[in-house]
Amino acid sequence: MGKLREPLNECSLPAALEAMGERWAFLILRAAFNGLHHFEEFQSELGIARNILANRLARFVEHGIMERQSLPEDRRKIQYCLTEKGHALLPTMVALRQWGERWETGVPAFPILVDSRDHRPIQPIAVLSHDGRVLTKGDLHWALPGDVADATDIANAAE
Amino acid sequence: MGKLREPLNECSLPAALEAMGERWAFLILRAAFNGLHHFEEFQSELGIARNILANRLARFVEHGIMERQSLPEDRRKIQYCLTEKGHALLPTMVALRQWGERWETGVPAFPILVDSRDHRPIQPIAVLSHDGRVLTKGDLHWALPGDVADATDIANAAE
DNA sequence: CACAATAAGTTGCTAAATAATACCTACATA
DNA sequence: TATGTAGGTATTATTTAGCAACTTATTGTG
Repeated sequence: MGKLREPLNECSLPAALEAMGERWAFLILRAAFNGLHHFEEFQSELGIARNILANRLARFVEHGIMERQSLPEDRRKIQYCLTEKGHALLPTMVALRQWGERWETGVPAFPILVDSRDHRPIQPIAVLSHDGRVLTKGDLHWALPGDVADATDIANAAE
Repeated sequence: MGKLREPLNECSLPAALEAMGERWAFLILRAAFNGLHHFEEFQSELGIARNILANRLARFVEHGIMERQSLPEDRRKIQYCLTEKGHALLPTMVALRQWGERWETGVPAFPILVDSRDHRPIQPIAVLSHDGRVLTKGDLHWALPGDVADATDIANAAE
């Protein structure tokens, strides 16, 4: 994939893309979030080529995004389960899906994701300030170590 | 890329990936968010092959993610600017970056993204309920049209 | 004006990733 | 034992990525 220059400005995006930048990654992940666990389930749901699927699942396991275990009651069956690290990709996936809904397909797209407690739709994913304001590009700033305020700073400033 | 089966469960993720699933897409986007506007800037910052960069920029323009305009003061120069649609990818990109920070590189990774108003770090990107609770996989539910509550329903239920 | 330099690509070729399909192996079930 | 199932590999073809050299339009310089 090539090397990035400018080490200073390097963030963890390239590292994240190492795992998730592959073509089918997000779709397999979505299927896993929807409760699929087995090779044949992924294969028939997504229509992905078997060798590619095998390769992706192996990579997810390598990266600790999924866990692979063969079931004792039927030792042919292998279960692929999302790990904590895998589950942590939910906000990213929902953000990408919401963007697609708003800007690509245009439609609200059912089934829709709702809070299971009250069945009300979730909020749009957003970048939020510490006190919950929605921030856009203009409200953001890249800060170096010395330049970051924390709760203590704010308390001190108020004295 | 192959066709998905199960039309019912199809969401806009595939549509989003049509634009963003390409190998360099997020890195070019990040560079654009960091203020880069020109072909040679992207090329030397990222070290991407020129033909691939040309191809990706053209695709971004096709998809309405960037706008291409030649500058009147130097007609050799072409400016690539993020559109509103492009800017709307910020939460997705930040979510992916934060995931990489937490689970891949491990480090907090400077420069860090802060609110330009008070220089305090932004919140982790999360899936939030209508009233701001953080939701994880277990708290979520896929709902079909009839199954979605809205503010009106809640008000009625309270009467 | 001639000439070098710059910006934004394009072209031709090689290497790597992806895809389609057939095959394989360990179980399980009748 | 025969038959089917789950989870893969192996083989081959196609697509995409990557490198380096070239092109075209413009601009700045002596």
